[in-house]
Amino acid sequence: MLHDAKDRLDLSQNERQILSLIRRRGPLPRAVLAQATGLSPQAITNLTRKLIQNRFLDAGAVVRGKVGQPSTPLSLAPEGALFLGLKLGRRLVELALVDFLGHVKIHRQEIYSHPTPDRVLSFARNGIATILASMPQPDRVAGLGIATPFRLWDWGAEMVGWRDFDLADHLGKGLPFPVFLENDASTACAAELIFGRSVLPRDFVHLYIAHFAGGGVVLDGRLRVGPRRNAGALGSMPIPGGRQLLDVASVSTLEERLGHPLPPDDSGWQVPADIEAPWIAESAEALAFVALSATALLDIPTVVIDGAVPPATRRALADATRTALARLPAAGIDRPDIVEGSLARSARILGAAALPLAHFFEPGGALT
Amino acid sequence: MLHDAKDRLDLSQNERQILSLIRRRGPLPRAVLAQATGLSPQAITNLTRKLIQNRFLDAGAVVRGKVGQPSTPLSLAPEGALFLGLKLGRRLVELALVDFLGHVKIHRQEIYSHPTPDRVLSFARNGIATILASMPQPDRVAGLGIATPFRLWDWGAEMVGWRDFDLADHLGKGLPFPVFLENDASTACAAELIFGRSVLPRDFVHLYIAHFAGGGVVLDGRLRVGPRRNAGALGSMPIPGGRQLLDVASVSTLEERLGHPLPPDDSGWQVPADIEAPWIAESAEALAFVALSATALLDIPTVVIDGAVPPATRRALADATRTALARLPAAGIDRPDIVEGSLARSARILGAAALPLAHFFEPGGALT
DNA sequence: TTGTCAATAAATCAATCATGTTGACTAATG
DNA sequence: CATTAGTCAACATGATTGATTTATTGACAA
Repeated sequence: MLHDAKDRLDLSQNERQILSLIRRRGPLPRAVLAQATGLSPQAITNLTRKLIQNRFLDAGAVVRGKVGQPSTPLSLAPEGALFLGLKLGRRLVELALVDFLGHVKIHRQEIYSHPTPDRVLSFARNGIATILASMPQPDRVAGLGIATPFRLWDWGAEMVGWRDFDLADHLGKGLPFPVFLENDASTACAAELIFGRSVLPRDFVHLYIAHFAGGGVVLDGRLRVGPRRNAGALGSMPIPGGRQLLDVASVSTLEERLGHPLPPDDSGWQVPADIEAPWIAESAEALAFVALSATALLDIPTVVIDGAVPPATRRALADATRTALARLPAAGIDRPDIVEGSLARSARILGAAALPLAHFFEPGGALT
Repeated sequence: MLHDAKDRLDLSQNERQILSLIRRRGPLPRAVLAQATGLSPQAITNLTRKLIQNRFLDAGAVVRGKVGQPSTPLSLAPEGALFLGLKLGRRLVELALVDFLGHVKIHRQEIYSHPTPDRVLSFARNGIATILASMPQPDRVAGLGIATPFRLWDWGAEMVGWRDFDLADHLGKGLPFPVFLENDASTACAAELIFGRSVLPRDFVHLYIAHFAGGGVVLDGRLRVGPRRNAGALGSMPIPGGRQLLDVASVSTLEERLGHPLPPDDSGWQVPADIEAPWIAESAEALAFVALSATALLDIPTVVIDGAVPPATRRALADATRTALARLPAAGIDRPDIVEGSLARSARILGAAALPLAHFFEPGGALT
């Protein structure tokens, strides 16, 4: 029997585990799912039947060539569910419609000198209405995720309007699906966890270098947000010299050295090496310190470095961090691997869309 | 129907949740358990019936005085299960039999100049045999936990015998119950989590100052040990000045300042204020730095400070850490509360006994 | 003061449902 | 024909639901 639109999104833990496994490992036949989940083949038959009926999974072409009955790999249905992501930045607001596989289907953006609640609200409302109107099946949208820096009002007098403004609450009214909101650096981490191309362990720390530096923490395959939604505030980590990470390793400090702002969108940048190199060196010192702190505290094997920076800059940051890490004292612990992220600029908005995805489709809701 | 000794320890998640709730909040009537667990009253009736039959819970005297049928609070049965704890130290090895409520029923110890595998093994084997022989129901012992510093062989040439020696494995042979082993600072944290008198949130970091400094991390009410069993290695946290926490905030550095070792057992100590005070001040700086790092990373609201030190010293350390914390930059995060632990010297051996307890009786096994 | 009864809360009984397992079976292949 | 994927039917476990029982307080009338 087919479920109505409500029940369709009400998945059991085992259904979520199946989808999560296929998301990470690619199309899998039922026998492998049984092995990986520890469930009986019969249970997998029943669960996948329901998931296929509800159009979350597609049965692929049977695979022949091995001894025994051929297997039919099951893959995620791209249109199984769709998600909206809204990313709020200092100079740019973006809205995207993302499919079940993490592909951006529609994208719109707007540049401003600084964001105001009204402006963001009307951009989002118009954009969402337009997107929904253009879709054949708007009820396939499971939710909206918002990625935003926290404490916007600390940016200056013109931003006080954000102080007591609850964007998620305002946008939620009138929308037929739930709204989620997280720190933009946390969503970047969520995106790497859910849509990332790199093979990552179940536990990692994610450092994201944008105008500010921030981060996220993944433990046991789940993004940790903490009791006050402020976990992964890696920019606030104390570092030697009475400073914090964001005082050193952020694009804002590079802009200060440079004397002018860098472009807010994806057009890349050219920064003279004699300015970028010392910024990278100093940032890497701080990043290595933070990476080592995280490892001592949590036994983290891998630290991911990503950011809204050109690929070459990210590469240089990761390399320099590895070097700096080797110089820090690490008695009693193993230094973590430093790995580059795979999503760069798009991490935050993809992560925004990943918030409703995780809520409905990942085991445990993936965020506490 | 009564279960045999095997099945008796095989508790479902919901049974564990009931025991865990009663352990933390004291005796509770069934109606409160239903409310707190979200289970139906009927389910609670069935589950508690089984727990009472298996002697893990006792029904108390009915409580009258309120409108409606009187309630019968259920409390933990002290002899519901018993646990052995073995604590290995630099100068002292201890063995304890601990009951379901965390009370030490039998305790024995032995002093040495340094521990050797043979000596520890024979102390433990003799002690366990003697204890079991003296008990009316030795089958009530659910397991043995071992608390030990890691990397004993780094202490000096006379300790190389520990290098490839698996204490848990050797002791486990011939014992009719499982053996668990963790870092001693982690067990101190586990003890505070499970037996501690303080009311603590579901997330906290625990700093334990003994000959070395170490710690533990509790997230969502569970001790985190990490993929390589090395989480909470807080002594290895980097601090400013190219050092690590254990270079500053440990009893070994106090002994260096003092010029002679302090007594290994519970006899307390007298350290001249002009030596202790600067040690406390410098340690507190480092502890505050580490506490703030943990908060930025994990959104930890509370940091517990405990140690194998006299109460006055612990108090002074906590006070000084609060002061130091207030001076550190904390943009974007809330400084954590600094709380004193409640178990001091006994934390590690109680935590050792808590390892099998957590394995059999806490939700999720309480250690990954 | 005492007897009666409605309201309330705790706890259980019996029936049912959801979701898994087990063991026998079928299907398709090298 | 051994091997592997997958399904069918019967059953087991562990929860929920709704009706029911029990024990009490507190109000009110005799």
